[in-house]
Amino acid sequence: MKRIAADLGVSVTTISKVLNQHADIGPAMRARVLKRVEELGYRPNAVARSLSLKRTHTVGIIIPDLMHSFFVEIVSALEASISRRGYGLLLCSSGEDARKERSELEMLRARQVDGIVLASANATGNTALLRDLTRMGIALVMIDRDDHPKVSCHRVLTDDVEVGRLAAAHLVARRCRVIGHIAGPPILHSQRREEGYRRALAATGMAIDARHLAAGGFMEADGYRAMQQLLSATPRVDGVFAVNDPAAIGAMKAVWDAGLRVPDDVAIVGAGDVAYSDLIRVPLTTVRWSKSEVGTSAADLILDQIEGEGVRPKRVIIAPELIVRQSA
Amino acid sequence: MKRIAADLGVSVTTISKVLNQHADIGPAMRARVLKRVEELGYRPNAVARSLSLKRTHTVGIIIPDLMHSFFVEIVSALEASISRRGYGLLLCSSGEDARKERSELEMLRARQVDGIVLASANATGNTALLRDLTRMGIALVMIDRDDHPKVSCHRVLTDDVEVGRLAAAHLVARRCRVIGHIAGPPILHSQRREEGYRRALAATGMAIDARHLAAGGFMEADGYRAMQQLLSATPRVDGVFAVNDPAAIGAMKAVWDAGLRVPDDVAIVGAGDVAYSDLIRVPLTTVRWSKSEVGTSAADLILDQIEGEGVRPKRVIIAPELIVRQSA
DNA sequence: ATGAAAGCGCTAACAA
DNA sequence: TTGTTAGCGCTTTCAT
Repeated sequence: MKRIAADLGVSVTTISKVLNQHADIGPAMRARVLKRVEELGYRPNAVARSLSLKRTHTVGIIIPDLMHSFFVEIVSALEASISRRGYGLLLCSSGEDARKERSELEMLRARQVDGIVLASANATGNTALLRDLTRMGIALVMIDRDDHPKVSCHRVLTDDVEVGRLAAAHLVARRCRVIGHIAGPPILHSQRREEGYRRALAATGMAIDARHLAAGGFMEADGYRAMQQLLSATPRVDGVFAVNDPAAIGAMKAVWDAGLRVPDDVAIVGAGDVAYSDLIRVPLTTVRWSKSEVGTSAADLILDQIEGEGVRPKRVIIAPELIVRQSA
Repeated sequence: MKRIAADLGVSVTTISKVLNQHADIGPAMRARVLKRVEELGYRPNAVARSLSLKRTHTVGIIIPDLMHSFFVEIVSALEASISRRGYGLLLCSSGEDARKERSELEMLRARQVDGIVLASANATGNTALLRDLTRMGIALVMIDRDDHPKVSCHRVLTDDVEVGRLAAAHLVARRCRVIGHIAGPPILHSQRREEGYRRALAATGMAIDARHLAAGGFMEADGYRAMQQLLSATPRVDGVFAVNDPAAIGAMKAVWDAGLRVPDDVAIVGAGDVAYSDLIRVPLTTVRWSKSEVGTSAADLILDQIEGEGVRPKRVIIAPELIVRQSA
């Protein structure tokens, strides 16, 4: 800028003004400046600009794991949205580890990002830090996980009870007689999905036998183990709702390894619709909710807050829907 | 910092020095400062730091598409590496579009990133800009695509000729008699893979019939169409090397739709090893090269250059290997 | 319509 | 060992 100002015999203020489309600049001056800018291929230094403006036009996102296609789709949609609105995206991963999550949060704070999108690891320890961040004026939206109830921020979630209800109701409609459930880890979302499962069965007067409820987890191996357990109970399950797709895939493998067929002997419904669920040997029936909607909603919420529109924390629920393929 | 300095009745320089572990600070002072920093929960402003240091500790990465699992694995490994070394990652996607790629490059330049990792869209138009960036001292490493020969920078690639050779040689070893190829778009990498295919056949004295070479592309739909074409030629192919996995999957679908079996009637080999290739109905035999190695190599190259170690552009070749599953 | 001056929060010579 | 001063590149009052 100094260079341009010198070349043209004007002040840097003037340059700054034309670059920022201030009204109080003569058209002649404006043209001269623009011309020289073009010639020199000059680009304003965003760092200096940020320091002066106290706005970085950057949002950070922290997700547990990039390898999980679920988060990738969200990131992808989010990136598209914020880039269109002129923001940059700083990508971090926590590896489901509370300490790493904390250090990434601090890093984002140090970098003065305007907002943070967080898919929280189950890290109660970071609640205080999150509150600090919001108090400092950093916009925050939590996605996917409904943790940190004490933190007041936007949230983009799905309706987990409905997820479980849709899945189990489908098994009921398919005339399964003994409907089991592979539960997730003891967090809110697993519990809500189980609750939906219970409600669906209750609605038809089916009893729930504890032996048809298996403790599982979110991983394929968890689903495998849980299904082995379910298969050993009598009467044997002929329908199972697994807490998520990886667990459902593990469950399918266990069924096969037991010499049984999916869905003829055991029908299986998952949740989450991972990217490849329609490519596996028996395409998975599952409950999905739009990840790209999660991403764009998060982008809208955070940018609107940054740009000073909505202030009240909003809760956006992305509706789940049943995808019937062949496993149930 | 000012606040702390005032509280302690010292100068900001002192604070800066203890924060940056300068040697010339008394242990007493150092302790006092650290204590107050702790109490206040103070974190240095990285933006100001960057402005002063002319170093942002940030690297940008531009990839064509986040939805493609191939790039995700690279990004994931890269993020892990650079985050461990204290850098942040600014993620951009070009959507295979030269103009978007250009604007992302300019954005990264404006933000003064220390380095850029680029999986280039086939955008000859950006060569000049890339050269400018390197001349400005921004570290550059190109991954996956070997474009912009005029630009002097690090490159992390695989050996595409070898990819094609491994794939075709496997079909030969399997005793396929008529080995076809589904080619990619007319870019270097497709051509090299085709060259490898040619060499493998030539090595065994097999002739190549133009009718067994189909113009395809990188997408599933391309593979489907190309395979339909190949199936109509006589003698019919009994082995096909597809330029990449999506094309190979499309090809498999075409084989099934024609009422034939994989690999009994037509054996198929892909390349790239997308994440789900072992989950599909007939697990795909393919040629893979480590994406995480691509990511970590890129990270090492760029950080070493940023931190002033190697200056000479390096060319890192990630060796491909054959993964035999069930499609061939 | 244009410019001088102060300031954003930090680092780095150079003195003391 | 600590402090003074200048400066990183930009924006923004407030004058002119």
